[in-house]
Amino acid sequence: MLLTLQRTIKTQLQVAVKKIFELELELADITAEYPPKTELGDLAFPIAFEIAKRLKASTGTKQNPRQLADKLRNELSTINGVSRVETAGAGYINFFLERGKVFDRLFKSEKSLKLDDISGGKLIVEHTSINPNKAAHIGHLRNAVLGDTIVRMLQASGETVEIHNYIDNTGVQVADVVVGFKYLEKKSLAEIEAIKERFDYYCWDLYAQVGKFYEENPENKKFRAQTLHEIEHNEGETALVAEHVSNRILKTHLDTMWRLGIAYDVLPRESDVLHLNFWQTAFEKLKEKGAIYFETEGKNKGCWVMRAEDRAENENTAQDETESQYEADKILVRSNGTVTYTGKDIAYHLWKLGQLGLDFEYRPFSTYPNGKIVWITTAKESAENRKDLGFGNGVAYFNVIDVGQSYPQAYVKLGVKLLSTDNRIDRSAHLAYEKVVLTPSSAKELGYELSEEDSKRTQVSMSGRKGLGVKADDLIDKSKEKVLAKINSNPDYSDVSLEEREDISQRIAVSGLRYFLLKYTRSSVIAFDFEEALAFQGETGVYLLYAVVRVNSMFRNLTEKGKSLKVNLTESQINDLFSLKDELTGWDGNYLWAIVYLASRLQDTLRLSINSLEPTHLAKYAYDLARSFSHFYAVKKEGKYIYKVIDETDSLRYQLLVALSDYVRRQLEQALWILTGVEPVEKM
RNA sequence: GCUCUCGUAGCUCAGUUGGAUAGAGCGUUUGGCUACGAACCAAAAGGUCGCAGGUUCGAAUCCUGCCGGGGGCACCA
Repeated sequence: MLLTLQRTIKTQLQVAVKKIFELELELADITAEYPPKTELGDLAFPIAFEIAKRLKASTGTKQNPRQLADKLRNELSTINGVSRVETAGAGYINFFLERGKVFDRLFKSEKSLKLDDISGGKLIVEHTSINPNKAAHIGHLRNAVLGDTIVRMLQASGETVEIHNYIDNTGVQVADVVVGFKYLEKKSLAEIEAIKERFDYYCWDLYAQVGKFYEENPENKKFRAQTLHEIEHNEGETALVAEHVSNRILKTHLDTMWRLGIAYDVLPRESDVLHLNFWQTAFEKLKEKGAIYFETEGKNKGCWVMRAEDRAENENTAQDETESQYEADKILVRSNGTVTYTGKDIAYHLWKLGQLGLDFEYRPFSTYPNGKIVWITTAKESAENRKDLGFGNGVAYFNVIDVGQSYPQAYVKLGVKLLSTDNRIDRSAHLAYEKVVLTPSSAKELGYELSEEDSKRTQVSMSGRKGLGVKADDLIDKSKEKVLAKINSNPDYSDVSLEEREDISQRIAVSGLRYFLLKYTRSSVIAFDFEEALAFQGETGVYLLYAVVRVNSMFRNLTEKGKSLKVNLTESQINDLFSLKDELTGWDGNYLWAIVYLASRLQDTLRLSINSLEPTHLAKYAYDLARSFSHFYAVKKEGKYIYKVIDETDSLRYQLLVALSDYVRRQLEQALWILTGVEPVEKM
């Protein structure tokens, strides 16, 4: 609603600028800001500065922005929802909203954050995509939490989203664990199947041992080559072991992620991409289009490549500001005729966008506790396979992959763009994020001996090969334990069942952990610290949850005491209450309006977060709103709470406080759900 | 060597397409529960926004150079 109002104002300004100054401004050129203080207004437009600049450019004479702002203001006619317009500072045009009208509409509007400029087609978000050969660690958690939050943001905005988790079940990493079972432990498939311990943890250790095995003697890598070959050609027990390992580990990954409220629609497997010859089809299309070149000389002689200059060109025409970052051409087909990962990924992405003309078959992989089925691609022929599920066929994709893969990802996008006719694909993006690393001290805390080189560094990369890292489930367990300990020591919980305590601590832990991974921008390296990750105080997801729980508890109290929750105020009554300043009780309408107005910006913040693909904006905003409400809750004058709803005797004021609290609660709950996937607990 | 990215309070980080007095959390100091929930609130101290130039009415933000951390530049994924 406020976004609509913003657009109305912008349009008016646009018309006025054209009339007075004969300048054509795009709506996108008119920026709206929130003034630093409510006394300055609700929306600010620094448009006069922009006009002054343009006038100077065209006429050569300098103009005073403040005077330009005054002229513009006088040209504006009345706008529904705006009470007055002022010029301020060096040349801002500030709009004051009609508080009664605006709040009345906000309060009565539906609980929805739908944006009006959505894609109008399915968006495909790929995230997690962990090698299925060992337990997930916190780096993987960052990926999944980012991906899942992007999914929730897009869904909240009204988009249709399909969630993929790509499974590289034929790669080196799976092969290495198979090498471990076969050559180090000399276990048969039956013996592996009989392993009772946590399989992902078991493989975590085994994988590290294989790493040592190769390090001790590089010749041992021949076992890897042999194993890879057998997996690729689906030969004997080796292939069956690989299948068992990847499926079993995959299941543990799904379980881990489900603990954080993260689920997937479909699991496309690399083996099936290969089996169905996706690449051959993509290869022909790329050749037809002239997108790839066969090199007859130079260092890439005998390879099919994509050219770096094609990428540079393409990005320029797409107005992509990031300049071509890589000089080298990208090889898709090696001189021995085999295809690289980038090649396979282009084929997979053409399928994602329905541009390949081939399709997978599916079988159910597992069912989530809520009944949702997750499907996996399959190459085994069976009458029970499903072909009618309609996966893929998106209009754009988002891939959550660490920043290290920017180079191949850029070529994946180039490849699909060259073959695509739908320009909505431009929206597609590689959501690059930085790693989660360990500080040397936290690595030591985990019991790892660091090499001399590593201990000199400021950060230590986690490494599956070295077995160095914090396992995702360990972190979740630790966090939950900490919460549970706090609950158990609190006498308020004496009548709460053990089950319920488990559930409460689970939700608190999840909100804390997810928020921790979201409060950093994607481009910031997270130096992992247990204390910080498990913190319950200050800017945390727990605080956010607490704010919601507390306001819910307030409403429960009101109901129990038989107070009415009905709000029946006229616009002018609301207006009066938001401008009232009562010295006696301390009631300050401006202050209350500032909270409501902050709460109303959820949708705008969601849009910002989606456009920049940065959930952190939403996270910070949600925290701000929670903080602002906590403050409201506790404002005192001479030792007495000013806005204690339950004690408010004036009927009009009481109703406004109820409406305000309810509105803030609604916004907070939506933000909490998007960021953490958690529904508020009854008590905490 | 080429290139990307980061450098903001003691620590960890936000800061939207350049906008009004650079913001949070933690930590430190001080104060507040016979409670609409203290996993909270209030107050204080703490900044040459890495350094040096430049563009602009206006720069943490854009440009140039330099310094420092971390990536990338595979016929690996």
